[in-house]
Amino acid sequence: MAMRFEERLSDRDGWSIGDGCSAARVLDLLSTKTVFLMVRELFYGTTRFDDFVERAGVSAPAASRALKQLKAAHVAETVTYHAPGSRAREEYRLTGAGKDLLPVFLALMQWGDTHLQDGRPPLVFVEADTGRELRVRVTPDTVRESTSDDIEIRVNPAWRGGPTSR
Amino acid sequence: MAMRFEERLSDRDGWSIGDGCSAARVLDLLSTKTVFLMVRELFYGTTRFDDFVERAGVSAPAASRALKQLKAAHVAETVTYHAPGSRAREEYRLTGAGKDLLPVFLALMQWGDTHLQDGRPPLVFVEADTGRELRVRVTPDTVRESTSDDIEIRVNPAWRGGPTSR
DNA sequence: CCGTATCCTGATAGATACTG
DNA sequence: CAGTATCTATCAGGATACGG
Repeated sequence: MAMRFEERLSDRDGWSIGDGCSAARVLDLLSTKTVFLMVRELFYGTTRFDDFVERAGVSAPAASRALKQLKAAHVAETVTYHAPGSRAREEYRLTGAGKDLLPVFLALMQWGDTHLQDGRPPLVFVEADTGRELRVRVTPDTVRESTSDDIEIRVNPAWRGGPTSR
Repeated sequence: MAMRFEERLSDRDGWSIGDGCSAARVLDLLSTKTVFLMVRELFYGTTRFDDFVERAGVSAPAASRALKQLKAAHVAETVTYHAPGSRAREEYRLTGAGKDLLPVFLALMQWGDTHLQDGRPPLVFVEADTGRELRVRVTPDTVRESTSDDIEIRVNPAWRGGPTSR
């Protein structure tokens, strides 16, 4: 680890590094596992309450609280969606700020794929246009970046696990 | 959100998307805020127990538990460090797997900088060699990537906040 | 079908006090 | 300086039951 401070924050003025740290602030928001599972489902395109409950495998009260938190934090919102031919419905969506969580979400996935999965990752994220696999990268170089609108999620057919691994 | 599944996992075999999801598995590991604050301090180069306690602003028992969890998960380890001229000491370090959390950590920071900070980010991460600012990017392109060993953290002189903002 | 109120339980954090 | 053992307070999460 060559990561180092130009000057040590804690050596100045008696205030610690933690003050104002963006990572710490985010954690106040995304504190719980349930909240993060809701974000995952939002990225997967889940829009209806009961689907959040079932797919994330959490209780209805927990889902309710988590979604409310995300709305308060302006990460999610409910919009009235009017499907042609059926009556209007409210559905959950990521806000712009919510979509910006994509790198966080993918970075977490990527780490889990590398360090917690036995074989190949269960899901692969690719550019919708080209089918090229997407990765999160730390770099100073300017590259063309993808947003969550451009992404398609593929099920890895080689993945073993499934019902038995539950 | 055009993110979509090639085939809907939950429509097959009665097993939900959550099963085996890497993000969910990571969250079992990095579950608590304290654990993540310890990871932050490890990236900042903190090595000694009391410094973790003071800089993260948590109690000693909480720090002890969190660091033990991280060791169990092979994210952190204690190594005997022998500084020339002084006697050997144990110190906390990130393992290889721990260093691989850099994109998660930076993505979290970056989101917080954009969406939770009033003005400019308190800290800037730059390539040690070139001084170029590092960003987390989602892209299919292959680019030269930085690891935590190549990074220097700079205090943004323009950042307002400090002692009063606590 | 979309939630929410209530109650109960388990996990997590701080305070305190103590050991190598 | 580097932890750990209790103990207690708080809080997230599930079960259950209920209203729009």
